[in-house]
Amino acid sequence: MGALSAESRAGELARLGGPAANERPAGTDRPELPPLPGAIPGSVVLRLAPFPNGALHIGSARMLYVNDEYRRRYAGKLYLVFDDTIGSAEKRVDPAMFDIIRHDLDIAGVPPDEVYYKSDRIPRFYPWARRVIDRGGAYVCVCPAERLRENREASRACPERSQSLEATVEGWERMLAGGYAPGEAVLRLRTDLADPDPAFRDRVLMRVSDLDHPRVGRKYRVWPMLEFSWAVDDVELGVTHVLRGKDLVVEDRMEEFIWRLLGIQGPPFLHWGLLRVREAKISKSKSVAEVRSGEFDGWADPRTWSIDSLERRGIHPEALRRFTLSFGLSLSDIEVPAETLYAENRQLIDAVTPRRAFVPDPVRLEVEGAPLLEPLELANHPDHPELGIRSVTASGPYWLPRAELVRHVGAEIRLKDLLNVRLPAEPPEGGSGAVVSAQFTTLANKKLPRIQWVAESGAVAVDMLGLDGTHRSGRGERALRDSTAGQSFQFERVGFVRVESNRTPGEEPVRVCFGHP
RNA sequence: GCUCCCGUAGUCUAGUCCGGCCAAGGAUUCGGGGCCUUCGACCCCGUAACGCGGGUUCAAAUCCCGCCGGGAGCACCA
Repeated sequence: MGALSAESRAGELARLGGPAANERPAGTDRPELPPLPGAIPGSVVLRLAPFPNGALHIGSARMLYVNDEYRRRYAGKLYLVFDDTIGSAEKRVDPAMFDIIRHDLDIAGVPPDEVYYKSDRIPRFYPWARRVIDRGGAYVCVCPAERLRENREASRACPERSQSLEATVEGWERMLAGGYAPGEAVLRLRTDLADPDPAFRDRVLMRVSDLDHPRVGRKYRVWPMLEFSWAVDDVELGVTHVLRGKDLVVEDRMEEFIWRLLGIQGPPFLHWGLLRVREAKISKSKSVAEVRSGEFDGWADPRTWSIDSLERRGIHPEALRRFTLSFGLSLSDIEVPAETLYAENRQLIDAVTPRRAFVPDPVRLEVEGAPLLEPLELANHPDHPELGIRSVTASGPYWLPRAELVRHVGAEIRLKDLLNVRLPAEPPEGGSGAVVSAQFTTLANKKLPRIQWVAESGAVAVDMLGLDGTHRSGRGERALRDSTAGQSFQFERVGFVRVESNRTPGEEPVRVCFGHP
């Protein structure tokens, strides 16, 4: 068996991907990210702030790698800060996600330097809120949410907006003391009700919630909103640059407004536009629902396009990194075909991935008049002899893909690397027990359609999970029996696959996950 | 509706800040050819773009104005 272990494959990738990647001819280099404004090597601090309600997906990869790239360039630090404030009834923290997200970072190759939980930091926000109040920057509003919204829309002030500092302090103390039920009072920033952007008018800083938090239970009743918590934590954690998607630009304004109010110089913000992968239209909340209902086979289901599922498919993290970094910090909202990612992956793995024969939807083919054939010694890779060889049973009968027998009825075809046969004029009958007889013609390597095959003797059952979540069963060549968890192969004329990571030695069928063509 | 952002080939992207070296570079896709016993890889060739209209200028993808198109936000979610 010449297949490489996962370890030696990684070594191979390091060799190929390392220096080779830097030896592109001048002018064809990937564009570099722009320099970070005011960045001092060695003292850059960045942060990732996922909300733990679902696994990281291909869209999150951009956040991961842009931040990681700058960390590398400036020898900085990258913190993982779980943004696990209380959320809402619809948007709850899922405690399982803390480990899953850390695992996602792990497989993405983006290890955090430190890990924080926002829910550990709630008391820190109270004195900051008090500072904002004392500067006259906030007031306690007791409007119902509906009226608050209407007033904001109409640029109309709520009665409390003009309350005195003393009254605000009293209201704030009452919030903290549990004197308000959820929804009865909020602390609002005093911006400008005439602000042309309705989204910016007197946003909420802190609110009351009695939802049960998976980490801290009901320990706190007053919770910060995202913008305020970051206005505080970007300062307290010493973040030097905030790199986030452009969907959060209003939040920049909020943070800057608060900092100006308190006389603080905060970090600058950089953004990127929305990235969508054409084939991965699914949203995170949809995936959450499908995983929860059991419709999806957990977060590693290929239909989620989660980081985990991409690893399962054998997509190398380096391919994901190059893919996401290739878009730079462009502010355009873009939709990219997955093929672009596949192209990156192929470039990385093609040369180090052994070839194997796999026959989906197999039909048994008997070849009349064929000579007796000795086992074949086939190269694991047509262009890379260093990947070794494997032995393949060559005598019939054979398994062939039903689709090919149908497509080539009556025609002469070549069983790849073996011999030529003339197929019968009738397509194979239905049913999996179908047997087809073909007529041997020659051994000569003629220019004919070349179809992959597997000798019945020694064939191994294979189950291939597809991108749509369905399984295809088929037959694979004998060498697949020795495959180990996590190994990648190219199934000839089918595509790249990866052996499922929970495979036990000798298990049949050999379970693989389809990666890409 | 209001606010912000974006608009370079099929899809991404470089160039736009500091106008000329851009009759626009790269990647990917697609088409053609070659090669290897894969629909994969590799090699060669090719198609293909500055959203529209004005203005400034000797000169505009780059600056100004208007329009059109696309996206996001307008939550006591993140």
